[in-house]
Amino acid sequence: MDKSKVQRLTKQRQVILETMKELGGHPTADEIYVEVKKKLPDISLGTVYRNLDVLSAAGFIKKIEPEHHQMRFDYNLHDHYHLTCIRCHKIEDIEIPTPDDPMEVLSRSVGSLSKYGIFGHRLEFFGLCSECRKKGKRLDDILNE
Amino acid sequence: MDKSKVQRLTKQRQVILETMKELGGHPTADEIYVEVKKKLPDISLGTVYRNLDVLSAAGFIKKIEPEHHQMRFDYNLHDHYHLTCIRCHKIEDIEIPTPDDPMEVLSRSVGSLSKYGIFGHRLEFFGLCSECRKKGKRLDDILNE
DNA sequence: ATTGTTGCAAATATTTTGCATCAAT
DNA sequence: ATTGATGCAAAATATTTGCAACAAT
Repeated sequence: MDKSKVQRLTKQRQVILETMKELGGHPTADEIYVEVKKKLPDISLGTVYRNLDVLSAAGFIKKIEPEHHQMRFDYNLHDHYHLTCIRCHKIEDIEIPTPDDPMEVLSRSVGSLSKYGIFGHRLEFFGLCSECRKKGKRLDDILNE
Repeated sequence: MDKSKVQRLTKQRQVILETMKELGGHPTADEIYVEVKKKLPDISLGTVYRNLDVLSAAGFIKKIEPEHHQMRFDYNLHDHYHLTCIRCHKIEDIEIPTPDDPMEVLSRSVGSLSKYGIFGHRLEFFGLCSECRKKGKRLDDILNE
């Protein structure tokens, strides 16, 4: 990664990195801000946002951003995958013929089935963590919360 | 789906559904609002949001929402998948041993490797659509836009 | 001196909510 | 009459940005 992009490793940036290392997990900008503020009480939220950007562009950390920022709505109720353009953020539908293909094949089929150049995908699993499962509610109740 | 949840299929709701059918694709609330307003000039954006919610809860349409609304940042640069709790929205890391497993096996491994009950996943491919590819810029340029 | 960085506040963008009014049963 | 739905405006949330002051080379 191009760590040279960070021209000055200021106190603020050092503390942000150090704090993220301590925190672990996947903190939000705000969570990082609260922790960093304990060490640098004068830091502003804007600086945290700016530096998280700079540090991830330089490869020190990774930004996990939502695929799309706005909610979208789909009239098509059939099972299908979505294909997102990394430039214009358009979402297209893609039907995958064989549902049990390995990931690699999947990626390749998506590439040839669509007219996209595929750079990557995001695979995210959804479930209930052990703590939430212990609460033992029914799925309906959870989804209606 | 429980379409009985929609107690009254008001004019506004009818027009929203009709418009979404015409529009196709994956419009945002605002895009839907603009189109619907042509037919019902007095409708408000709040009503559109409220009804998109109601209609998707009832199964008439599908809501494509970002997995998480806030940006998150990761100090861990190693390749790993994310596992999101549908209740508390916590994100945990999961290392997948064999990278060429079919999706089904993947889901099962994630279930047994973690302590999550897996309800589903979201697989989203990223690429450049044909129009954007035609513009023929280098990936670097695109990512820096 | 020049350029990068900061803190602050204001702006932006998206979505949600309170409330009085209106509509439907 | 009661309950649900609407329009409007204000609020809430998350993020970005303009700007003057400050820091580093």
